[in-house]
Amino acid sequence: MPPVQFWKPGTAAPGSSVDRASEAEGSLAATSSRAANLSIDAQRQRLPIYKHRQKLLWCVERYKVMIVVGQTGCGKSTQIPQYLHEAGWTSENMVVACTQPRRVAATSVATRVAEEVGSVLGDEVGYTIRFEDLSSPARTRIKYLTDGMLFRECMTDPLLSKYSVIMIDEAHERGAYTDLLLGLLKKIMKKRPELRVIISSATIDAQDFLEYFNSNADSADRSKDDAIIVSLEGRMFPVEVCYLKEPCQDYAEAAVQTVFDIHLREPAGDVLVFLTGREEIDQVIQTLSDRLQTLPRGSLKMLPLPLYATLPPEEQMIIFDPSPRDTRKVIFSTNIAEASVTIDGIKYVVDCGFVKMKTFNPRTCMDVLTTTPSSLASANQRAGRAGRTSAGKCFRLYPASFLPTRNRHSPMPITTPPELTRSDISLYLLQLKALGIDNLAKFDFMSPPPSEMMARALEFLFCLKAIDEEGKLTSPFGRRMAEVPLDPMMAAILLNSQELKCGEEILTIAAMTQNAFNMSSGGMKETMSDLERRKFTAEEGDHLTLLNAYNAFVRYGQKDKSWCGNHRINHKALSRAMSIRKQLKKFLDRFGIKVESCAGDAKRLRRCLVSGYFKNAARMMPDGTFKSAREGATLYVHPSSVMFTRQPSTGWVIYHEVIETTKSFMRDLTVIEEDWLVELAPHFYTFKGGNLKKH
DNA sequence: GAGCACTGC
Repeated sequence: MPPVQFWKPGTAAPGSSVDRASEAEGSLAATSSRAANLSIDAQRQRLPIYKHRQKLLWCVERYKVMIVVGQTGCGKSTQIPQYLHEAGWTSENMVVACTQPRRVAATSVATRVAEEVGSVLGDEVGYTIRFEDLSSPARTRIKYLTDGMLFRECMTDPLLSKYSVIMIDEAHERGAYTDLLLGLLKKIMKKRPELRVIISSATIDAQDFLEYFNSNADSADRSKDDAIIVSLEGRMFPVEVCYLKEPCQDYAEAAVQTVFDIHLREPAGDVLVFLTGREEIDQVIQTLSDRLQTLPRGSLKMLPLPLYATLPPEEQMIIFDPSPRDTRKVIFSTNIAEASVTIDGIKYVVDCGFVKMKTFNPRTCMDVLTTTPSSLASANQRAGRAGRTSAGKCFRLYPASFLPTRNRHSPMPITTPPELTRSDISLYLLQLKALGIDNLAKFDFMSPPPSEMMARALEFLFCLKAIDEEGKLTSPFGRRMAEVPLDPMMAAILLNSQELKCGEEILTIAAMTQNAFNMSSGGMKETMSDLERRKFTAEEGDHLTLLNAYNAFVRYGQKDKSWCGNHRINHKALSRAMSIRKQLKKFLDRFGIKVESCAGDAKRLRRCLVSGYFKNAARMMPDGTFKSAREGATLYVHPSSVMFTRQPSTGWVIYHEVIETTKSFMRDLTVIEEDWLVELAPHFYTFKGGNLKKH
């Protein structure tokens, strides 16, 4: 077969520059490669970022907000907090905070920095993530934490008064809590002019952050600006970017072809291929493997490997094994390799130009998971993965003319839409209300969520009785809902469990629905439908099945990994469920909510579930499909549900969520009775002429 | 009859 035709732009095309990447991993890489006989201080001074130390400190003095643009491994997240610490920003018991979007990043950066500072982790340098607080209120001066954790701290300390500087790392990812924090920080800075904020971002959106933070300043007078951009030039290895000459019909086929071309024409070095999902990856690896025997005799061998989040951890680790002799590793990955997982030694990147993204449709109240063109920012990030250890090459499986510019419209966006503009935001609005922000229309979102999403979310919070007619948080119900780390529906169910006397069981169900999808251990094929054969199945549906599985685990599996294996129970996921349950129980204790057992009365449990899930009700049709009570949309049972192979005796179910992929699939179902809907949610449903109606 | 991108409290 002829090689795929690529075009190399003569001049630097937009997108050929390589931006940042997650720095946490970069710092860890530095740990292994550093010269053993250099003192820690000497090593730190050799980092390229050290040249910018004075400039950085000066900008923090002069400006309220500093936007730092820098590349992978330049030491932003490890060095800047230390510079601030050394320069006195942590005197008088003040703390420098640095947020990370992911737990592993927070712990690994903190570990590295503690080592550099010469502190025991949890002393001068510490971290806080859910379930793990390795920090000391009296002694910790540099604190790493997940952005969600810092957001939560606002509930007890609305001005974040113990922090002198707050650094928001990886802000360009625009996660929900990052955006919420940006809005809060902007508000806090008005009341605390001495507070300093550092935003670490990618070149592509630094200007957006600048405009956001300078929007209140006098635009004619730059000397009054609050914010400034600081670029830490430190170059990475160059990455040469190539594009297809013509658009391709089938990027999976083009990816296989390109991998073969690289393998036969390019010097040694591993390949990272970005695709969109598990099924696609497995299929491409199959196609590639089938063609391996067409390789000329004596050529380098090829080792294709998959990488996606639902792959069991042991199989994920295989990608880090060094390539066998005379073998080229080719890793086929989802977006997980874009920021969360860093693989060293990648010299070639193949980018299909697409990504699977979840967007919330406020009209149908459904999440839609679709394959869409990935952004230019994401393309830059993917390309950067080829230049971590040496110069690399990136092959984009689309023509250069597809790239967006300020003037050229393209299906490919410049940046990925922020999470807050494409999610069900009821949880976030509830939490903002709990922070005393009643007028959400006036909250300064960097990217305001569409007004229909705001309206839907508020309407829903009202139906759950979290807010009143005026939009004020109800007390104590709404306030407590906001405090519990659960989605609003499950939070309401948990709080309602006192009245229905089933707290023991609801605690377990709430903990299990948080990570139910990772329950099985044998890869994706083993899901709820497999559990069914493992004796945990409850006729009443998935929630009770989860309860049975948890109870069996506590009794037999907790200390017996072979029992877990035999029963297809993921030990890690269930242990996590135990932690979540314990944490939730503490909230109920603090609220003074009595936790009782329903003592086997499943009806009470199911009624309690209806008290929160009432919005998500569906009725079975004669053809076996379901119709939603709310919109009359056609729904299907997800194959991972125990209800996939049975029919609800009453004809009615409630479900945790719908996700639209090839069809609209309901996940986590429980069989209910129609009457309960009217009885437990009279504000939402009535009977009219013998039929259930939504108000 | 047949399927989930990735995080986080």
